[in-house]
Amino acid sequence: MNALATPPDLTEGLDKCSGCPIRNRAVCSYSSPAELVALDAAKFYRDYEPGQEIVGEGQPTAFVGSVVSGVVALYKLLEDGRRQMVGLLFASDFIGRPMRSLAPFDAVAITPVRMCQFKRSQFEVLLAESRSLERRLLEMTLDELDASRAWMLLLGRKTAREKLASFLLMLARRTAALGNNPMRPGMQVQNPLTRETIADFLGLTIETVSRQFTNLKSEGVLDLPSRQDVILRDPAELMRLAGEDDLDESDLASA
Amino acid sequence: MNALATPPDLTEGLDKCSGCPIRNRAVCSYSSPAELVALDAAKFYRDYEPGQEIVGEGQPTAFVGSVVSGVVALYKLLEDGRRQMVGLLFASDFIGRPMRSLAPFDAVAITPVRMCQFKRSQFEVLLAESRSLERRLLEMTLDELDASRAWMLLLGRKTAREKLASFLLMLARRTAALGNNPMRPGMQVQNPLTRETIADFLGLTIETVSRQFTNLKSEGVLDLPSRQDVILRDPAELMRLAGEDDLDESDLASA
DNA sequence: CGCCTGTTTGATCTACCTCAACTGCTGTGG
DNA sequence: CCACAGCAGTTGAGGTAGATCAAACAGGCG
Repeated sequence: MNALATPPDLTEGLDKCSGCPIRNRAVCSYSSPAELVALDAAKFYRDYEPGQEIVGEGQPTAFVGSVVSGVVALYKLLEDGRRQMVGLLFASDFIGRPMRSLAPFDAVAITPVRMCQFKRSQFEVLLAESRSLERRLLEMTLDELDASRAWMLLLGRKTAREKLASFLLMLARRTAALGNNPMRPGMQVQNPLTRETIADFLGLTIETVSRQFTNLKSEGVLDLPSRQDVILRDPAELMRLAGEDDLDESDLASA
Repeated sequence: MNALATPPDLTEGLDKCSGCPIRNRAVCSYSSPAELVALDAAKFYRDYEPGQEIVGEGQPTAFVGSVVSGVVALYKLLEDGRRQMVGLLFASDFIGRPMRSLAPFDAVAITPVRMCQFKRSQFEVLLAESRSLERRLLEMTLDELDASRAWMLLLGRKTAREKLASFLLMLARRTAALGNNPMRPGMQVQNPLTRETIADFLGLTIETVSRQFTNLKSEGVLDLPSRQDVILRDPAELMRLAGEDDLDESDLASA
């Protein structure tokens, strides 16, 4: 809103990597204390509002970085406006392509987001100097590739019902994992996405997403106490509905 | 067919890396001659028939490796048999997940395939020892991730017509790139996939694929001289139809 | 209170699927 | 050399999941 020189939302050098909440999951999690000094010096934090564009498709990417908090969506567009989400990033996930100057997608904050960023050129130097940084980035990229392939199965072959079940299951797994709990009947899950965002994620329309929500609710699988909250009445049924792709009985509280 | 001890189709140590057809594009392309000696010693070739399974989803993966020649499809399945292709690999592409013991998909040869393989455990050692190997693998993985995101847009949001156009365009780009030619009207493209394989790739049925082929043909965009060959009467129109995702005017012979 | 935005619900439409029959290769055996 | 399986592909007829268009509804917020 203010037309003065540089962007005002930079907060630099105040926080140290050592106390960082994503220290042991992010791209830097394999880095030694010595390596961390260099990262610490090069990093800068930046905050984004919900809806704010972080990078734009086809634009030169000046920086790369990790999501410290909040949720980021990656979108690809067709000229006529059709939109597909191609990635959903949470705390500790990495955004940006070293060795590639143009972004292949839009990245948009869908909640308030804090990022830990590096100038791309500088990060590439760090990457060349640090074995552990590169190793961790490789691992994370391989994981993302697996996830995006699982999502291709969903987009290409699942029904609307199965799609929504898979989505809710993914959210539930995340929250269960964060609290180190198994999923259990009655558990509450925070859903940070709007119907529109979910629709873009699943390759559906908002109306279809809404109808599937009400179906699952009327069948007693879910409760919807508020717009952002979902209660899983019957996680096992949800897993059955999702169609098993990434089914993993072990994360269900079975005892 | 033969119940004797070990698989008979191993051909070992006969060829040297130096003369390898994928030497400068594969995962080893950044490796120095010195590093190549170790790779050379560890590698073994293996051939697959069309239709033969290379790895099975959920099975332990004993090996990783590069496609030397032929085409490999990666599939994911739902229990009821619905099937989605999640990757299509050509010469120099890499199969396998270092640091992961279970395969997240089926890999199937769809033409005669020769692979250059490594025991997974041994490859992980090589990867830990070789900076250039790891760097190249990271690059290739990032490229695959980009490709799979582009494919998510196709699966989630494109029409059958746009899907087929995108598929043909991808084939055309590949053959144009191999010959170092731009795409031009009248160019012939080899299509190694059956209608069924194409359908699994695009998230469609064989009937819909077939109908879209005949539509494009009757509109003068394509000729279909045989089952395996496609002639592009109007590549520019094909690009328009594909919807621009990976549109790159530069690869069209415009002059 | 009344607006604005996100969501739900309803009615219809359509792209693609499903089921089914037919065509045309390609190979094999009489 | 022809007959005729056998299979991939095409074509047709009809059904349906999800899209589209439209209206009502709910909750925040000035």
